Amino acid sequence: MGRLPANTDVFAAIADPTRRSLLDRLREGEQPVKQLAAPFEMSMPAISQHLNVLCEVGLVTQRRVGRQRFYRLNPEPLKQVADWVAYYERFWQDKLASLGDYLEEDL
Amino acid sequence: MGRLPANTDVFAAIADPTRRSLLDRLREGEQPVKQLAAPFEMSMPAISQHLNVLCEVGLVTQRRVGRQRFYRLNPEPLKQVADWVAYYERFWQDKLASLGDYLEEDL
DNA sequence: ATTTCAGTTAAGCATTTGCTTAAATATTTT
DNA sequence: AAAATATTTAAGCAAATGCTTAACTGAAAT
Repeated sequence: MGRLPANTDVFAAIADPTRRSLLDRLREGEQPVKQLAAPFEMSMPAISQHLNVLCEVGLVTQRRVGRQRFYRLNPEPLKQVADWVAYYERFWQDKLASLGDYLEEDL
Repeated sequence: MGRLPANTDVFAAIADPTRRSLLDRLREGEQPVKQLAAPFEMSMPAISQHLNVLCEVGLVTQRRVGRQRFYRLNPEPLKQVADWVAYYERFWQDKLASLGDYLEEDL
């Protein structure tokens, strides 16, 4: 099977904390790279590369305005993650339920 | 920031498709390694290493019975993923809503 | 006691990753 | 036209990843 490259797989793309942070920041709306990169202690090229990965998996889109490049969130590919993790939600809900039962027994 | 190692971060742990498959298989219940590894075209050590990663992030637990090692799913760490992705669900729900509006306009 | 079975640990390797600095590109300002 | 600004591309590197084969550990069967 092997690990799929981060620029073709959503799961790999969100494995990096910097990339997750970038997505989080983009929730506040479309932003140019410089503004987006500001809080990170990392070189611009590093950020640019991360944005490129996000772009390739479709998590962001690009739009050029003058010499700026605005990036915008496109959360749809995250559905894949949401769908996958949803299968597990029932497990910890069950566990929570059993804990509830256990506590009730104790009364 | 840098990428956190896969054996300390849930997001990194589930980035590998083999590891996700292992978790998926474990949804059917506790299983010994050999049975768990059967469908994969990969050496046992490879599987063992993957299981070890899952163990270290707490996604599975181990139990020894004779010379077998039973692995059991512990989905709780996935809550972190579910919580993170939940913030984005509203975005595509909004998008879906706007699509709904758009379709209504069309009528 | 020795062989077999289930699984892990060790060592090594090719590839990928995330980063850096330096150079390129494109646009805007002067 | 030249300088400044915003960003990407290129090249290079150390570290991490996923895999393999070979050697080990421990329990069970012979």
